[in-house]
Amino acid sequence: MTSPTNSVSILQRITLNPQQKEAVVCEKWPQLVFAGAGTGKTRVLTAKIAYLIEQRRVYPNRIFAATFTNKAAGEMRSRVENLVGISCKGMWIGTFHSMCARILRQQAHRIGYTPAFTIFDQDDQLSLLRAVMKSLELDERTMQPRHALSVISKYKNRCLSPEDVAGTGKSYYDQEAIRVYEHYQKALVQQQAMDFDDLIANAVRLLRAEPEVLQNYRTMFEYVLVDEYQDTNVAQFHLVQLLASGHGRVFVVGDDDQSIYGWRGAQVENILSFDRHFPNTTTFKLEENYRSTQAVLDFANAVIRSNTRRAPKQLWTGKAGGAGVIVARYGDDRQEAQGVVERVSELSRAGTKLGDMAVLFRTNAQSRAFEEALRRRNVPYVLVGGISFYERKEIKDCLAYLRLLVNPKDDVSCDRILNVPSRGIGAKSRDTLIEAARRSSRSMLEVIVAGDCTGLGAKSFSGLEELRSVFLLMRELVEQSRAPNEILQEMLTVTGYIDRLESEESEEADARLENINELMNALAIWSQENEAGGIAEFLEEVSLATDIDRWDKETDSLNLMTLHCAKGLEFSSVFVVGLEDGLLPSRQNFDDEAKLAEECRLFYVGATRAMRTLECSHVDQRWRFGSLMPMTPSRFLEAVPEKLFDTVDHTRVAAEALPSMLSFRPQRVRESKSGGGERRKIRIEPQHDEFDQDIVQYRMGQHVMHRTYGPGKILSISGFGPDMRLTILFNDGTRKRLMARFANLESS
DNA sequence: TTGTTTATTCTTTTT
DNA sequence: GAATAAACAA
Repeated sequence: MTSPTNSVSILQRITLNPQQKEAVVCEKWPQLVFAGAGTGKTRVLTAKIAYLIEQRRVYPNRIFAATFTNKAAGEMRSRVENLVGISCKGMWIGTFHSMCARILRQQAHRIGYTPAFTIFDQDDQLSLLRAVMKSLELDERTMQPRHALSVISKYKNRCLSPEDVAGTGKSYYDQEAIRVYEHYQKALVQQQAMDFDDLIANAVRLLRAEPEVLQNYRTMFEYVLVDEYQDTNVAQFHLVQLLASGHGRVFVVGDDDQSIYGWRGAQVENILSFDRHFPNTTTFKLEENYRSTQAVLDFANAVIRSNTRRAPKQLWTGKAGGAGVIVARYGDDRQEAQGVVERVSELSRAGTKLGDMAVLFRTNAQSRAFEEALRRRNVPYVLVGGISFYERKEIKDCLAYLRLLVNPKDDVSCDRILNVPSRGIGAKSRDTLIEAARRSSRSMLEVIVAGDCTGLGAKSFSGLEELRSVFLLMRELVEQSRAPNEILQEMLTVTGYIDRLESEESEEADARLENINELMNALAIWSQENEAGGIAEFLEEVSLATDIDRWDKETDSLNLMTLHCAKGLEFSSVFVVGLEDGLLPSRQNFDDEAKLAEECRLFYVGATRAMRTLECSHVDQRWRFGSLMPMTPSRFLEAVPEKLFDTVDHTRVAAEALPSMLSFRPQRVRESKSGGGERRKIRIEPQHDEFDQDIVQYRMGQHVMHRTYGPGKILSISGFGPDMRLTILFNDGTRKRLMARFANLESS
């Protein structure tokens, strides 16, 4: 530890207001801090940890601190280190998920896992669930895999195992869902894999089942701190309780007004009734906002005011005045993007850095219009979130090979790369392999490596042999302790993955190659920085990485992200866009009051990100599902008193100045399947005229022109109306049978 | 068995 | 309009 320091030193090195200071030095546990937006929540948490280490002589490795993202954890660790001047390497600070994964790897054998277990992301979960449903002969149309997954997730978030919920299904559907859960869970264990929810649920299960393990961690973690407590779910609450209720030294920080993860199982009740679960809690309230101007804060307060069921609080700021909040109206989403980019340029010219500005939206899909507008104007930007790097096909393929190297039981990964790049193993051979694995209770890769799968065609057999040799080679390279990036490189060469992409010579393939290169670089850098780190550790980091983790505010580019992603961040200027009913609030949450309230808080979170200027916008019509939909301003805007913002109407100006922007597209009329079928039943005689208003009339022998096949002659016509098929002999001698509706033929 | 074309569905939000 | 599933031609 450091040399003795005098009792006020830590408090001298960090500026705290009286309330913050009280929370930091308080010795009466447990402690709860209600910290409104911008009131210095992170500052208090950091100071608290530093105070514990320096003043209370707590060893860093005795502290368990859960944050919402890895990035927040990393920042907090280095801030604490700066404050106390010693390394805090041993401190447990990270997301619940990453720390649970760490505990579970240490104790894996106790719950039927090896330490090398794989972590499944949503994509993997879905693949596994599909496989499970297939083996149960459940039709995906009767039970949507995604829905089943959300049901399972809800159970896991409440720490309910399949056994716990067995027999509780009210409807047939519920019972089937429980049956799927049971088999899904079995499959996870069989493949030595855990999904995100398992990381928490299994940690709780472990601590409950093994008293001496629990006792170990309880004595180890003398202090338990939790950031963003309003976003914890039941399982996380249980974990905190298990670790901390013995000694009661628990310190949580949060803001019920910023609870925006209810859909993921988070319970605001956790923070609202904290003192019920942790008796004799000392509660603090931070209400002085250091971030925003009075104008921004007044607006934000008005947004949240209508929400019921919140702990009473009133944020105030010393930053009187400030630019008024603007609410802009645009004709459509393209104009909105254009208008916002215009404003961004103005602010940029006036001295605000691009990196200090952000465009915040409800859905990822909204980013497109902005990206296009920004690219047109050559404004540098970063898009945070969306399809992350590690979710790209080519990257997931590479990772699947690596995952299999670490955990050969991972059938989801094996299934993924079985025929990637294609090596002649089709659906049939795949089923044969799966069946062989099932019969001998081995994993797919184990069967492949053993090379004893029978009943395959020659082509598939040699394909499997090829795959087998790839893995034998990779394992040999691991034996020789070759660098992980070299092993990946070797795999990509041997399998011909690189060759395939190179010979494709398309822009897309080039982008893929570039991504793969980037992955190899990341792997190389990573293995250099983490001497002890093997492939397994790299994979863990990758699967628990968040989008925001890779975000760097220092690069001076305009930030585009979802409202969810923006939580915890602040920007000088903020644009909250797409403020329309159906989008914010989302239409899917219209009928549920609690969900609607969460949408409102989402808007509040967005508004409170702004330090100096806040501009909101909504449009009259928006492109959705490929067609232009009329939109009305968000009900949350209507609830804000008009004196708190200035309205700017861009619709008329835009219509005159940008006639080309009003792109008119003919609405495509779609023939519904059932509609077509009914008509056919009614009509006994072929009567083309009713259908053929927009379909060209054809006759046998007619000469026609096809867009890709060129000129040809109609040989025969079958079916009628929307089902009409034409057999055409093209001039190059090929004969094709085409649907008249889609053939797009011209008479010639 | 494979690539291509066609049909359908879909959008919240993410550890 | 894009991603994905199904259907089809080769």
